[in-house]
Amino acid sequence: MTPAAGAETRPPLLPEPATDELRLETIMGALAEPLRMTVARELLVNSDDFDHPCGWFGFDRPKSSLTHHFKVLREAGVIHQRQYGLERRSRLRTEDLNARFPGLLELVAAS
Amino acid sequence: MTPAAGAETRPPLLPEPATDELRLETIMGALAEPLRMTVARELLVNSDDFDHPCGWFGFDRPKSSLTHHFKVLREAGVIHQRQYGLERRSRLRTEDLNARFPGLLELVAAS
DNA sequence: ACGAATGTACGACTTTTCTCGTACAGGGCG
DNA sequence: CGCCCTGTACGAGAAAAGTCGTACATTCGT
Repeated sequence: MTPAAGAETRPPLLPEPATDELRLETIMGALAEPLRMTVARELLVNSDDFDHPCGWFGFDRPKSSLTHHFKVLREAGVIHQRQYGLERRSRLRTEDLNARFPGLLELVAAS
Repeated sequence: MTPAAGAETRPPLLPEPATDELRLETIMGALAEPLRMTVARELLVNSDDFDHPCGWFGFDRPKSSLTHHFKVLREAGVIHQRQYGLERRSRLRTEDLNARFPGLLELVAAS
């Protein structure tokens, strides 16, 4: 089926762990790296309900390094990623994280 | 001065970061390791206000490995350690952690 | 169709972390 | 004193994580 006219047709999610597969140790390992913690905090604090390409964060690092860190965050279950045209945009898994680990995001925001 | 009779004379704390030096990234890095997460959770859940020697946890690992993991926890600020005779006993830094990162220990307990 | 832009894939190198054997320190007890 | 016990210190090897250059894939705009 083609999507109905007017339907929100966002690109599919890249592979990621299901909500019930999230493990606190893995998530903490992902957030233990300063750049990745910054990504999570930026997405949380500036949570304007948009997905952001990784250039949006303004990190002065080689692209291949950024690819690596965003992949770690996605595979740990901290962010969703979707391919929008040539951009791969990231969004915090706010609802999943709040459901499984209530208080975690408040911690990230406050740090 | 010698301590007054009846005073609680516990051995001094081993070197550890001050409360205001605690960093969330470092603590998460420490708790990202399953054995270390278990130590924190055991100390939290069985919080009987006693300090526990590392043999108390019953890990089947070489002693030098355990020394390493307890040191990582102490240097991250997750636990205090004191030397009681020939035992080095550990205690969760509950108050410090609750003060700096409210919600963190609830997260550890719930996981 | 061409070039510019975003970002991946791969691989090599470096750095950090983990693991654990061995040797040793120091207290408690016979 | 001699022995056991808890645990450290040191160091070497293995494994994991981080870093980043280069080449490539895809898409958008002209």
